[in-house]
Amino acid sequence: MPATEPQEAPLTARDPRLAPWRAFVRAQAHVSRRLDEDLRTEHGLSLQEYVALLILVESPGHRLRMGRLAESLTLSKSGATRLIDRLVADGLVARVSCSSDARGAEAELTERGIDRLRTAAPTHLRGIAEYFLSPIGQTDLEVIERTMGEVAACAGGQHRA
Amino acid sequence: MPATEPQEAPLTARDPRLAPWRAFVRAQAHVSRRLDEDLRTEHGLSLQEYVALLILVESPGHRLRMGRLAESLTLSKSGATRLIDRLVADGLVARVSCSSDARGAEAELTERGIDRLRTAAPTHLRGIAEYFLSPIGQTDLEVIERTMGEVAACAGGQHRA
DNA sequence: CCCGCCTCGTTGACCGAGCAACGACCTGCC
DNA sequence: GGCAGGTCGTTGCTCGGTCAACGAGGCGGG
Repeated sequence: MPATEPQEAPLTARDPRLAPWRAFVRAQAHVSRRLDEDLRTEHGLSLQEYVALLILVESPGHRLRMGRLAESLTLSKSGATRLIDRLVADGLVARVSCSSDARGAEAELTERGIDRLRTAAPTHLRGIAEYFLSPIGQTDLEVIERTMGEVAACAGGQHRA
Repeated sequence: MPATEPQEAPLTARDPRLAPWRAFVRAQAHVSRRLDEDLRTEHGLSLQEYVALLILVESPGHRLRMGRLAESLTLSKSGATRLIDRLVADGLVARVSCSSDARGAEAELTERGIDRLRTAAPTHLRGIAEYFLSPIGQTDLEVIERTMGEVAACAGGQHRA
């Protein structure tokens, strides 16, 4: 029976170490909401859809396996399937069967998809500049890029050792 | 014809200025997923539910108006309603009508809610330390807190001026 | 007083994402 | 060659979220 409560983790949630985390979460929520909003109203694309097109246009041959796409989008496989469903319905992407693996499918950007991405890009880039880059100084940006890379690696890697 | 390119929007999506943004997005996605996962498996709470309890426990009288709660959670009003619905169903929160405004409702933490929060807190704090704080040095944390605060203020404030 | 207008929270319809189960296919071992 | 076990993508179900519409209640001018 601990006479002295071992207050291991500081039970009070007001721990000041949490301040960076809280600021981080709030920033991400607000910026993502803005970017999504802007893309929807100006181009009829969700942020996820835009990012999917972006990933495809950066891939060799403008094509990518579904699994890879899901991974890049930080999305489940079914999530990727349905996202591509929508883009196919809009004519921005085509589904092609994989040459080297008959059970695989690839998403391929159509001409319309490329055009749509091209017209939407300025909106997205402006948003990132306005909401994210502009309030941060250049040297701080380097710190963020480095630390966020480490965080992603740390949290993204092994699944509960 | 601008002799000095005013760093207009560079149409290419491979703009290296995007690297910090991309790292940031990936980091947030991975860390949030981990925190959510841990809370669900160990305490049957989603991250949002946990944060709601946390906000309530930090409020005077452990009570808060629905609108305020929605705002703090970066959630729509209906989203807050349904989140509180779940917590009420679990007996962690009670709905009380606001004394000063008859159309208002307040969420109030129950004893069970406080207990649940107390038992879940170590999991959450451990997660933040492991996935977010530990890969970042102390001085970098200060940079992040400051810059993220500015980003949140910039993106969260005025709605499309 | 009461009537128009606003704000607060809830509800209905819908949407996007996750998980588990599935069928199709690849791979290796006999 | 054929079968066992794994991998790939899709599908059913459910959950958690938004938006639009609503009813109840506050607030101020005539």
